[in-house]
Amino acid sequence: MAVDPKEFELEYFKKNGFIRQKCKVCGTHFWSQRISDVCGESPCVENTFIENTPTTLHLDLNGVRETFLNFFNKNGHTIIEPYPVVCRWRDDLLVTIASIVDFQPYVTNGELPPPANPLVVSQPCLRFEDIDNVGVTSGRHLTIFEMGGAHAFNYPEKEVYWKDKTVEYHHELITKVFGVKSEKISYKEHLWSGGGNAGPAVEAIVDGLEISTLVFMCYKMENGHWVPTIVRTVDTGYGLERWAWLSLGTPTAFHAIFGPLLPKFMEIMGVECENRVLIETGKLSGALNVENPNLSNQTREKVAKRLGFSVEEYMRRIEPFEKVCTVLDHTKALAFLLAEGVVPSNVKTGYLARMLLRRIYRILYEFKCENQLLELLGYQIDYWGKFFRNIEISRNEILKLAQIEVEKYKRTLEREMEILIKKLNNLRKEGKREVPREVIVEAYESHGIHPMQLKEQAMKLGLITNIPQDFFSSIIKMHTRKTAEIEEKDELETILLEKKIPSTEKLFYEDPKLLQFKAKVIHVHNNYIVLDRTAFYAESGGQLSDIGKITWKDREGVVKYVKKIGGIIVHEVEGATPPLNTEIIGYVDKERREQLSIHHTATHIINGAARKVLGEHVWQAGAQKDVKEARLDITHYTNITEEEIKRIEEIANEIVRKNIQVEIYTLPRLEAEKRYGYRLYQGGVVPGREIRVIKIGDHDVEACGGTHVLNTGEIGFIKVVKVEHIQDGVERIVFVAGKAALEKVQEAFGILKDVSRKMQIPPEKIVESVEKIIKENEEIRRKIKKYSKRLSEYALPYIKEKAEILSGIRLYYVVNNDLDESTHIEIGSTAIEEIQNLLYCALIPLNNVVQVVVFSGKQAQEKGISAKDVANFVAKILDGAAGGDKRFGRGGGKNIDKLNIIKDKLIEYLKDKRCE
RNA sequence: GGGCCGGUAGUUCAGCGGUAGAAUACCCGACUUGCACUCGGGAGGUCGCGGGUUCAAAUCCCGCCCGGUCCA
Repeated sequence: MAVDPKEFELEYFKKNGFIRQKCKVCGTHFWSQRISDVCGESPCVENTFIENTPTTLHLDLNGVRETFLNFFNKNGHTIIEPYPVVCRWRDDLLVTIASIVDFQPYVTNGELPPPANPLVVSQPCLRFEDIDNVGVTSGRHLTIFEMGGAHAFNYPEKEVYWKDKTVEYHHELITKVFGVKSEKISYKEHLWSGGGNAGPAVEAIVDGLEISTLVFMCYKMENGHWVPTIVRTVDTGYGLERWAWLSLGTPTAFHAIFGPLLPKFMEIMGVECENRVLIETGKLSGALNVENPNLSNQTREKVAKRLGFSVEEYMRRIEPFEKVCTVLDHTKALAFLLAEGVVPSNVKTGYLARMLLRRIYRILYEFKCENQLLELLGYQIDYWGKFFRNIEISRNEILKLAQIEVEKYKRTLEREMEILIKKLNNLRKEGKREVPREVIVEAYESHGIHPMQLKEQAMKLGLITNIPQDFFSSIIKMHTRKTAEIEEKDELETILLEKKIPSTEKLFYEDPKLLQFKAKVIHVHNNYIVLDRTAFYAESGGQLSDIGKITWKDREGVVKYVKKIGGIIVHEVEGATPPLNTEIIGYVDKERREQLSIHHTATHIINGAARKVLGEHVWQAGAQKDVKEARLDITHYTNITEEEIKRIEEIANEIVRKNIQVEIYTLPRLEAEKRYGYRLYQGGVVPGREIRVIKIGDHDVEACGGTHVLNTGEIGFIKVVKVEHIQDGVERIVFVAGKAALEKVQEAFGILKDVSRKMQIPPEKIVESVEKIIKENEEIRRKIKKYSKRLSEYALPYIKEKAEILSGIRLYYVVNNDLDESTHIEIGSTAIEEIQNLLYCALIPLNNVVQVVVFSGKQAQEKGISAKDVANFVAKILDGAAGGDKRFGRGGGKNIDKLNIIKDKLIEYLKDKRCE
């Protein structure tokens, strides 16, 4: 989609003398009051604000945040609290990457009203796609940053403000509040798109630095075309870190963001760097980008020249500093992630936390201070905890999760390093001098050993390692395979949408005990029917669907499955299907519903209990409630112990015995979030503007659409059946409740009784007895093995006697299955040692096949008799095949009918052989 | 969620269609004898689980489980 230039012809620009111009370097159009042939953004120009701030107000990040919020507040925007950095309210994103994410999709698509309109928020955001640039670009790239979002949501019936006012606010803040001269600012034309939305945008540039992006979201993608949206959203992103950097004019943004933490981290890591090196780097840092190595290298040369250094000398000075910055950024991001209960693991946000921690650890290791990782994390908590209360509150949780993860990483490194050393030693033995690329890739991908760590080890062993410049990007390319995701819409879904069938009235919410109801059929499609109202619960939230029957007149249909399509509930009916507009009576299977409800409420109770026993990092990672049993997956960093399970069981059953009322009520989404926090979203995303809250005393509160019991006492009893380790960071608790629990216990006792009766041993002696049996079994197995060996010795005289003498060789030929193949091998191999002119030939008929074992003694071999050939000869008669060598051959075939002619043919064959 | 690597003796691994191996630790013996070393012998395995192909599977194919790791 190309943007119509008209989109940018703002009244505000015209009235204030902004002129549209084109940058001769990058070709972008921009608006500025000053005539210039360049757009003003680095790398088209240098960063001129360094050591030469254009502002009259000088603030660090915390100051900028306050000023920004107050400015918009004074201009009619309501300040709202930032959302979490882990965006659990959406299933299409792992982390909050922009302030607008807080309001997508329900606010931006008009389904929900915003918490205020207009509003302003300073939203901590995480972004990982530029992680390799963090530290090397003087702070232009960060994994964690605050996006100042001033948002206005414009509805057809209610216009708040649009482009002109947005630019005006921005311009006023930067000029009147921060005191930048108006002509210093240029606004670059840009098209923004993301998350299925798009719109024109302007990027605000001051003295080389892009400080804000003002987006006017007004299109959405529909059937491959951009169409206007109903709600037009002002989506501004003020880069607060950059505003702070600009206003202080410090050599890097890290100075402005981290203040006293920067010198502290430098001291701990033992890093020093002259200011002039940082200043000269900062001026040109707009051209530094690891994804563009050519430009970066040129820029490095340029900076080195200005400083009067060789490139090597310059890099030696700047690189350690850059690593300090990376650590500063990463430890902050890690603290924010862990504060929200993210358990480091190998999936999703857990992986992001792990990656950050490992990067930090590796850098600190380089500076020999890896043991101070937790200390550094502590400083971040001290510093940011003052402004973000949850960081301070979660201090212990953050440090504990980090500590456990460090220990895990150390263990992994130790183990994997040993494997690597072995491999490197092998390379050396093979006479190689350089580590091949495959080995570097394998070490990194399969064993988590960073190329730098590999290089260090290889050097010790005298091997050269050349890490390709594009190593990481090539790995990423290997992984990214674009798969066109085409969501196939159900045929039924399409029809329901087209016919505009209304949402079904959900009787199971109004009265969870209602199991019999009257309703009218409003749509029929094959054996699927839609009613105007229903008490049948449709499968969702891990709770299985209800079943039952419907009757009308004198007819009856069985409801075997119920599903939800949007707000419409569809019943799959077997047997007779009622015609349209029939009045029916529905009967919900009572036992199943009760059991599912019991399991569902029990799941919430177990979840709360697990959180109490294991810690605040416990989140539901998945759940399924079946009739027979239920399971709950939770995030946790280590295997749950027997003791912990016992405590969870105890707490859960205590809640049951207290017979607490299960409160169910709906709240406006924002109200619910405000009252109970994002912990509500245990079961994942809950769409819609109203949230159904399930509250069990002060034990647990969750947003949930399932059916529940009225009082916890109805559950009767909860028993954990087993605990499984699903994946790193996720544990599964399988449990039973209510009647299913009774059945499970009865079943367990039944098994015990059966075993006891069969073994004729009292239950309490079973374990002891089984141990004995296992031991005896092992002994027997050993004996058989020993005996078959002995058998080969004892068999010798027998074989000598039975073997037929055929001019010079002796043939021992046997057809039966008294002995198995391995025994024949044992006997045969011993026999030919003793009787060197022996040809040992055993045919073992088994079910439908015959196995052939042939041994040929030394003398027999000399006479040209090869065991392999004999085996092959025999096997061919049996329509099979054989292999081996001249001493030992084995094979077989399927044609059992030929079994009786083999001996004659074999003797003939041997005669022929000796004629040769 | 996807990709890759791995699962064989107590341990570390080799074997990669045709009798399951090495090293190390273990047990016994010899030489020594303070220990170590050396030598000889022994014991130790449902080759992760389940299917399939084959006369024959640790080995090839498919599915699953477990461990590790990278990416989203």
